Order: sequence, then C-alpha cells, then structure tokens
Amino acid sequence: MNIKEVARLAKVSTATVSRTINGSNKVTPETANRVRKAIEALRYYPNTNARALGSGRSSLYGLIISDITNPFFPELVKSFEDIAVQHGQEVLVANTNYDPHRTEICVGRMLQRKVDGVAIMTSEMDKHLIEEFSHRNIPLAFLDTATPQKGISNIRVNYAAGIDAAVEYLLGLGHTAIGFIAGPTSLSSARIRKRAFLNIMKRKGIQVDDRFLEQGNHRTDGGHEAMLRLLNQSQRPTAVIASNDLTAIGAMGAIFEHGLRIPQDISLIGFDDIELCAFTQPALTTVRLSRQEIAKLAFRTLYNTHQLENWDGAEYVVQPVLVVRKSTGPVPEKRWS
Amino acid sequence: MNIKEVARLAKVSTATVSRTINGSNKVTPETANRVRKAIEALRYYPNTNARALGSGRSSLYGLIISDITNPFFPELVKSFEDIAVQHGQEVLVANTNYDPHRTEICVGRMLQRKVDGVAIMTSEMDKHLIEEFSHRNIPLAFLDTATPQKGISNIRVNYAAGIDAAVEYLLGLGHTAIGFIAGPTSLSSARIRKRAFLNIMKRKGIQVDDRFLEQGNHRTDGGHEAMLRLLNQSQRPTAVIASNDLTAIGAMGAIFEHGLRIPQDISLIGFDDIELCAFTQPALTTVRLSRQEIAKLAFRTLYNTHQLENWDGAEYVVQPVLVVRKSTGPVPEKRWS
DNA sequence: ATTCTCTTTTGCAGTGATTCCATAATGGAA
DNA sequence: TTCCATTATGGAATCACTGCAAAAGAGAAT
Repeated sequence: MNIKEVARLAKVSTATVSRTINGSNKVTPETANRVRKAIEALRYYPNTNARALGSGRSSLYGLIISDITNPFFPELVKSFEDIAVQHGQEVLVANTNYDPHRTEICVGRMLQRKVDGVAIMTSEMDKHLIEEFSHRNIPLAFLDTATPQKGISNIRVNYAAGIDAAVEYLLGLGHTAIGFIAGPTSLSSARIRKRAFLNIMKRKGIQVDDRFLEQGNHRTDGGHEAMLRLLNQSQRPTAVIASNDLTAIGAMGAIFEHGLRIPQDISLIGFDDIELCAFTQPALTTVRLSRQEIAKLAFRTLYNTHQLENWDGAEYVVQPVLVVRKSTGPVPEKRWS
Repeated sequence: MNIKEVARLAKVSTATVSRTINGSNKVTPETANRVRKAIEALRYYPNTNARALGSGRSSLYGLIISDITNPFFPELVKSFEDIAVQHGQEVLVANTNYDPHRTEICVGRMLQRKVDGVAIMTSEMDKHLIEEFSHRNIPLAFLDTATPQKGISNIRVNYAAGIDAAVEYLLGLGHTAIGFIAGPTSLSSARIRKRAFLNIMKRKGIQVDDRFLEQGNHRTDGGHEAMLRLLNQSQRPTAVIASNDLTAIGAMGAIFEHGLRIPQDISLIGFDDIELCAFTQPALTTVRLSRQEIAKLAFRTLYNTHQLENWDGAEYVVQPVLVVRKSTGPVPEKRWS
C-alpha cells in the first residue's frame, strides 16, 4: 500500500495522488474523489518519512522539558500537543532529567528528526547546543531564559504581577503579617518571586519581619518544614505566600499538625495553579501561571516562524492571575483585640 | 551536510559511511576512523527520515495514554522514554483525552510515522483501530486489556495481590472494621479492585458492613465526599482502603475536617503510589503499582518483537507491593474498651 | 482550421540514507 | 608466481514522496 498502488487503482499518476492528499486546488473534484476512494479502499496512509525527506518539512516540533514528573509540566505538554495536533503537527517530547548529557542526546534526536521548531521549556541549556539549532535555521522558543533574536523567541513570565496580585489581595483582607516561603536560590524564577514579594511589600510601606521569610525547595517536604519553622516562633504571620504550589501543599500539612485551621487561623497562597490545587482541602488559593497560554504562545511562534518565514524573534509576556479558592480569608479577629 | 559530503571528505563511498555509522564489522578500523573524523568535522547527523525510508525501521515507538495530567501517567511516560533512549529508540507520546475521535487521529499519526511498535496504556481502544496496527505487522503492548496473540502482548496487573496485601496488613494491626472507597464502576480496573477487596474479606471470614462500602470517582473530590459519607454514620470504620491515591488524598481532607487524626483515629491506604503520596501529611501508605516496571515490560516486549521477529505475544504479570508509610497504625484503643 | 491561452495532469529528477551485488585488494597456500 | 578464498569498498537500485517542467486537453479568439 504505497502511493503507486493508489495511483494505479485511481488511474492517475502519483503526483496527482500527492496533490489530492495535500489539498491542492489544481485537481478536478472528480479526479480527487476517485483518488480518495482508492485511498480508503487500500487503507493507505502516506509515509511521513518519505514526505519529510522530499519536502524538508517534518511536521514535527520538539518540546524539551526538564522532568515530566514535575507537576508543572504535564499540562504544558498536553496543551502543546493539543494545539500542535490542531495544526496537523506532531510533538516529540524530551525529558532532560536535569542531566546535561541527556540534554545533548535530546538535541541530537531533534536534529536527526529534522524538527521544524523546538520549544525549550527548561531553564538551563548550553550555548553550543542552541548554536546547533540556529545554525540549521530551526526556530526556538524559550521560557523566560533568552533574549529574542533571529529565529529565537522568548516567553516572559511577569512573576512580579502575580506576586503583587497575591499581596494586594491579602492586604485587602486586612493581613499585614504576611510570610513568604521562597524556593531554592539556585532557581532564577524562584529568586525573582522572592524579590517581587519584598518589592511590593516595600512599596506598600510594610515592614517585613525577617522571621517571616523562610525557604523551601519547591517540593512538599520543603514547604512542610519551612512552615513548621514559621509556626514554632512566638510571632506568627496571619497569611503565608509560597513560592509554588507544592510548597504550599506541604505547608498545609504543617498547619493542620499545629491544630490550626485554614483559612480561619491562617491564610495560604500558592503559585503555579497545578491541577491538584483545586482538590486540596481546603482548595488552595493560588496564582495561576497558565501552562496553556505558554504552550500556545510557544507553539504559535514556532509554527509562524517556520511557516511564514518570519525570522524575527519576538517576546511575549504571560500575565499570571490570582485564583481565589478557599485557603484565604480575613485576618483572624483575635489578632485585633 | 549529507552523507555524500562525509563520503567525499573521508574519500570513501556513501556505503562505507553508512556501514561505519551502523557499526558493521566489515569496515577496517582505519577507514572507520577516517569516516568518524569527517563526521565530526562536518557536524553531520544522519537524516532519520531518509534512514527510515530506506530501511523500513523508524526507531520510533508509540505510547498512547488517555491523559497526561492524570498523575498515574507522567512516571510511565518518563520510564518508557528512559528505556527507549537507552536502546537508541524514540517515543511518540499521544494523549487520547478519552476522546475516540482523537484516538483515531493518534493512531493515524503513528501509522504515518511507521512506528516500530505501540504501547497502548489506555483502557479503551476500538477493535478496528487495533486491526489497523496488526494488519501492518506492528507489535502492540496493552495494559491489562488484551489477550496475547500474534504480535500482541499484554501486561496484566495482579490487583488482587495488592488489595490482599493491604487488607492483611490492616488485619495484622488489629483492624476489622475496614471500609473501602471504590472507583467508578465504568472502569474495569476499579471493579476488579473492589471485587478483590470483597473476596479477601470473605476469605478471612470478616463480614463487610454495607455502610463501609462507598464509591468515589478516582479523583480527590470524589474521595472527599465518599469519606464524609462514611464519617457521618454512627458506626465508623477504623481503617479505609481507597481504590486509588487521589481518592485517598481527598479522603484525608475529609478526615481532618472531622477533627480526626491519621493514623491515631483512622488508618488510610491508597493505591498506585503516585509521587505525591510520599509528600502528603502524613505520608500515605499505599499499594505501589510500579509504572517503571510496566513501562519496561511494555518497551522490552515491543522492542524484542520487532527486533527478534518473535511474533508470539506474551503475558507479563506485574505484582503491586504494599508501601507502608505514616497513614496506617494500630486500631485505636477505645474501640476495644 | 489554426493558433493561443489556460487549466489539469503527467513524467521525471531529486531527497538522503540503506543494502545488495559486483569488484578490487589482500593474504595465504600451492 | 599464480591461484583462490576472504574481506573491504564502491556503484547503483531502492524507498515513497515532492516539486518542477512539460505535455495534454479544452475552449476561445483569430
């Protein structure tokens, strides 16, 4: 079942079959119909490899992430795949597992497959590997880690806006004793969030008690321990913002252990809005960083660059939004008495 | 930078370059060395499309899952990819989103790419789509949903063994009032787990109170509500087994809301051992269904079928194991007084 | 009837590897 | 030295499709 058999059955040339498949308008409807019938009869699927070889277009887009088991990524992968399929394109997912060697292998794979573009959604990536792509005119899209240039786009996350929204919401509820559990200092996105928190508090003229600043590791265990440290002090915050949702979920456990209630005794806000947030008890108020939006922007810019040959990279900005659920409430009365 | 340029630079024919790349023993070490140097000098990567076209082997394996955002799958995807990369193969992941139409598109994609094998890790798949694969001699691996036959392997999960282990462990702790929160009846794996629970209880000669049997939806909200129903009764179980981890995590919230402690007042066991279990407070005792093991078996059987042309499908059995963490403990004293 | 234009269709030359078959080179035995 | 068996290498067909140039029709204009 190759294109020749279809051509023979439909009594046309292979070129006409090819054009029918690709929806060229240069084929008479009757001829096209005859061809389509032959295709169905033979259960024929075009060989993508041959197609890619001939045309140079692989209809494949690479998606490089650090670790699929990090709950931030599955939704990103899903959204990216969704939109790719909508455009008749496919996705090659690669986990780097934070391993430079593995990253190199991933890049090699992508190059071999002649991908039409690559979304690099992991923080670290060697300069020379990036070179390997741009050297071959393969468009790239980064998440917050590149400056736009020829063929390279960047999706910037306005972390500050998200943190600002969280803080302002808490201030509106009357909280002033607000704690913050930061992420690992090695992660630039975590550093940015912490700085944003300190900035907005300063702008609002609120002194941040040093004891209200703790650090986790962006996992639940780190959040749990950090929260325990916060709670074991004489002076406690009435609200806590965590650098990401896993940290917040870990913190929740610590709060319950201390016999405190959320949000009656303490309010809690996360960051990212992973799926699980809606299903914790109580559901977690958080700042949504829409993976769907990131995925869409990343794919679109890659697709357009490749399709329209518009090689000027652009910068897109994603605005996180506050999602209010059940883990935040007004300042406890007793604090004011 | 194609194979011809390499051949020219190394002063050999393209055939020799090809042989060198594929590690044929019919090439003198010196010649091979010269070729390898030329490859490095030109930063040459073979064109996978041309390779697949010529040889008929794509080095691509399909992995069909229902929904990557279901926490059961990311680890499966990761493990499958890991082992595939180890074997120099690649993975095309496809989300069906539980949508038959989407499934059909996924299958089409796989066929077009001439995948060397497909792991179908989703429960439902149309007969005619399966036909589409076996018709083209593409090996398939199923998760618990097929009987082995020519080119088709099955990975069977011994759910009963897992449930048995959980029940026996609870009995050992002195529990006899054991509740069970089942999954949706539409899911065969959920039905099997419930039946396994009833069976082992019967074998142990313990009457199961009908009021201790509840049903969720395999998500946290369903677990939460089911647990509330269990707790709002006059007679309460001292231990509860949930049909999966998300259900158990939802149940945890309900238990805390009732001011009860885990495991002092009530013991809780989940099923699957998703990543999050280790990080709940307290960490959830659960039955591990190793996704790594499933992924390895699935890949190996596909790879071997394709490589060794051993077309007799096999059945592999995965044994779940109990992972004891902090959510289970001895029966509360007061119950015996 | 002939020429010209325009559209549809066809034939053919790539596309980059693999692989079979033929041939050249090498080395050992006669 | 010659012959033969190995073994390494080259040449060319092949894979399934695309894209271009050219041919073949179908009308319209002359």
